[in-house]
Amino acid sequence: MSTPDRILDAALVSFATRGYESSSLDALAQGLEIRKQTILYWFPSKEVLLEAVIDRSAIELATALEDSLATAGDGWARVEAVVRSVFRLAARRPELLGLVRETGRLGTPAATRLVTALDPLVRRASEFLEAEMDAGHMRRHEPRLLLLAIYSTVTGMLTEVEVLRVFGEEPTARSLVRRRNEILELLRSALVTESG
Amino acid sequence: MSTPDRILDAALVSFATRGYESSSLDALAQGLEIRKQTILYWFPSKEVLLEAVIDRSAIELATALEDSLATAGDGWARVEAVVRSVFRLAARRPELLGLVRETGRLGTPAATRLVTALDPLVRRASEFLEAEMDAGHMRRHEPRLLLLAIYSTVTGMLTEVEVLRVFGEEPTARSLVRRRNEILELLRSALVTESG
DNA sequence: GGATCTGTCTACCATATGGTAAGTGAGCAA
DNA sequence: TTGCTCACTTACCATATGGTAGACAGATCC
Repeated sequence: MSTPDRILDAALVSFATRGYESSSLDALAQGLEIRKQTILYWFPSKEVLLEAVIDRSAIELATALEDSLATAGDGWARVEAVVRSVFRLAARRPELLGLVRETGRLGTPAATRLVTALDPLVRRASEFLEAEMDAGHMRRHEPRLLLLAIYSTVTGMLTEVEVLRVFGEEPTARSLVRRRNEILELLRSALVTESG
Repeated sequence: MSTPDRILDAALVSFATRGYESSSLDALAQGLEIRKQTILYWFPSKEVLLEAVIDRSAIELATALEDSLATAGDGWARVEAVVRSVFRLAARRPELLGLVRETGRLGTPAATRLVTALDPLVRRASEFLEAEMDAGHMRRHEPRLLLLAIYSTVTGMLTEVEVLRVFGEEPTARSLVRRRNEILELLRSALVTESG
């Protein structure tokens, strides 16, 4: 693997788990067994590195979601497919979801970057939900607020490891499946109408 | 107000909004128009200051929740009362919810501290939900996972300001009410059965 | 074979940060 | 008046951090 890719990988994991401010270039370099200057050669500043990490992750996120949408059915099946694919992604690459959370915390301009990249998907999702509501398949809600709620629930249940522990859930694969099923049940009874 | 109280207030706001690592004692002191050493006089280290902030906030959180529970009814009304009181708290003292989120992110031992303080409430909530399910008033779920989902949704919709903006919601009082009502509607249709 | 480019390194540097040490002055008790 | 405590300050310090400058080895081009 190329040096910049290795740097991006390590930075992603570190930003997602320890947080941006607590991730030092020195520590990053040491983990990669290179010098800090090599990092600064490829990414002229820490902030640029963060942006690069976000950009790459946004693509990966968008791709994963697009893929799941391409084969997904309609109505509730579509919602379920997306939730399942997010959980699959969280199992395979937990750092990606961690970065999403961290990016939201860091605020603008990092958040703007991620958000801009994912905006088309948000738009599509919003329109889809609205159409389902119009067709009477789903209970009527404000689409964007509904999306925000779903987003909060899913990312919360995926990334709030400490709170998880408090609630008696260890961050294992088995627990992940349990959490996924719980969310799906909740969403289904919250959203789907009899005719849906 | 006493100096240590002023320090705790400023630290709470700073930790909740900028994050723990990004809050420097120097900046804190400057905002209070005192010297950094005064902070270190009252709180021998930054970590001790964080613990003090968490402890005080835990008491405030627990008190607010206890108060709302004391006058709340039963069944769904009880859930609604708690959600409403959390939103009221978020309107009055957004830093408190911000700190909860930040504490979760910081992980152990900070999170353990907060969690331990709130554990009795979690336990009570869990038992309450289970009893309601047993009585057939609420759909059956794993109580702790349900709590985790509610927690994620509520704190997410209260603290994810950046994501909020993306979804077209400005962090205004009006939006707060909208978000509260949206959550309540969602929870009600997800939880309450016909007999509840 | 010399010039140039690429990737990485060594050597520094300015600044910020948490923290230590040692006062200073007001209030108070004997 | 002396001695002591309390709240707070000035003076430092060690370390970590992001970043600059420049060297060096190998590959590539002419």
